[in-house]
Amino acid sequence: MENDCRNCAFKTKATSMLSDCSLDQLSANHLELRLKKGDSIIKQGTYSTNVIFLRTGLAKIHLAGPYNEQIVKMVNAPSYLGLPTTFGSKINQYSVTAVSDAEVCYIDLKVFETILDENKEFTREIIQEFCKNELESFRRCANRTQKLIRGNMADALLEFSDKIFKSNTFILPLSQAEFANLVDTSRESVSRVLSEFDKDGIIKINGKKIEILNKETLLLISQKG
Amino acid sequence: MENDCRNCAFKTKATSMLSDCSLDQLSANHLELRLKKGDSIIKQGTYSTNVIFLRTGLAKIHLAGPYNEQIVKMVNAPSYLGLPTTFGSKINQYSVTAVSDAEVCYIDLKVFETILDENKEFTREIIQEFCKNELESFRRCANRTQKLIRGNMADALLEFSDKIFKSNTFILPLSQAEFANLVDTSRESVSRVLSEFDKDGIIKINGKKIEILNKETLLLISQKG
DNA sequence: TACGCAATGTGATACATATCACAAAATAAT
DNA sequence: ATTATTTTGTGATATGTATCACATTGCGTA
Repeated sequence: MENDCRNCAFKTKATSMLSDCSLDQLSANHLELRLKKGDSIIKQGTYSTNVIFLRTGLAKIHLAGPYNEQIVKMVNAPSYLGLPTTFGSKINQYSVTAVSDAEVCYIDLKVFETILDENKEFTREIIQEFCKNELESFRRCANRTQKLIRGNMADALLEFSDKIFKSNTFILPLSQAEFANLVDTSRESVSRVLSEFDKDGIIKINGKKIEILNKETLLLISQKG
Repeated sequence: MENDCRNCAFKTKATSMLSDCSLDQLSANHLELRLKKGDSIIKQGTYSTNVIFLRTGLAKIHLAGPYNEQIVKMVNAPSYLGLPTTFGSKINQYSVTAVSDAEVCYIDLKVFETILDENKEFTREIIQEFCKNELESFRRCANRTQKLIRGNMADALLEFSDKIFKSNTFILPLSQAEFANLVDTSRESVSRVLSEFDKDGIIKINGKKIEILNKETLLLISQKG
């Protein structure tokens, strides 16, 4: 059975809590897709009744601001996407786009709801996830708006290193223009600050490859604004 | 029975969905308090295992940013507070403070979890609430960081008028300094922009009382940055 | 290999707004 | 009532960064 969700169970605590019955239901009712970097997963303004499980890969959540497209969050697998849409207006209020190759499963909302109803542990996991996200968004709000560009850039680099790639060396999955939309600045400033950090020996840039040399200083910059 | 949660049921869809059994359990296991303007409901950094139900009144959610205290959100009753804490680390990651007189109920997390487990409709309501919050935070993120001060001020005024007080005339429940922390600007800029809006006939200021005279213009300012 | 388009580096200028510095007014305390 | 303390109004200056302009490099494609 190729599409057996049991094979997925090890990758996420949440899924591993599902009852056999629910796992079977899930296996029978989902569509799995392989996506390439740049492919759209969710498109703002379109209709949807699917919950999407990001099985592998990295994605950006972004939406139209008054002037620019704003990236509000980077998400890496495993993670559920699109819950606010499916539990809300059914019109996607934001876009999600793969920034690396990715595998996603489309699960019908009805099925997902049934599974929620029948798996308390799973429901609690999902709620906890929401809670974590809310806290994160609060912190992000306080940080982004108060810090100067260098601080926000430092933040973003640390997040990539610690949270997304879990390595001091990684390949920036965003163009500088995209990076600017994540950090709330201009493309040019991203370029400048990146050069500065390199010149100061805090990071080493090699094309799109970034190595973090001095995490302490980066943390300091992040904290001081 | 003074503390009967049934009396509360009409005020919130969520509560009205609870089973009789759960309502009894809730009635027997909660502490109700009357608070005055300025009283702390949740304090960042302290330990807590209570979910808090804001029964009446208006509160601000705020936390320490790198430089200032940042208000991330205004919340009016009826609403649950502190879920991210109780479902997470048990240490409050943000503060909540009453900005008007308020009534709150402290519900033990265990009791709340039991009620969640036993009331699917209620659980779904809570999840939907989380979804709404997430969308709101995304939008806020895109707006706050891209708009100029006038735009954010217009936003905030419209939110007070439409969402919080549901009236064109209201008394600002925040000092200008607090308002600045909500809108991500300086106390002086709040003063200046408020005067501008008044001079331009968009709003009428009378001490702490604000009347919105020209909502269309305000909306325009909000959209144009 | 050569071409064209997209992504990046970097200076000069413009501008929104934070900050500083007080004055005035309003609130609270004695 | 009088003083003290907090809140608000408003000008002048400083500053971080967006914007514009163009050079340069990298990259996919014919």
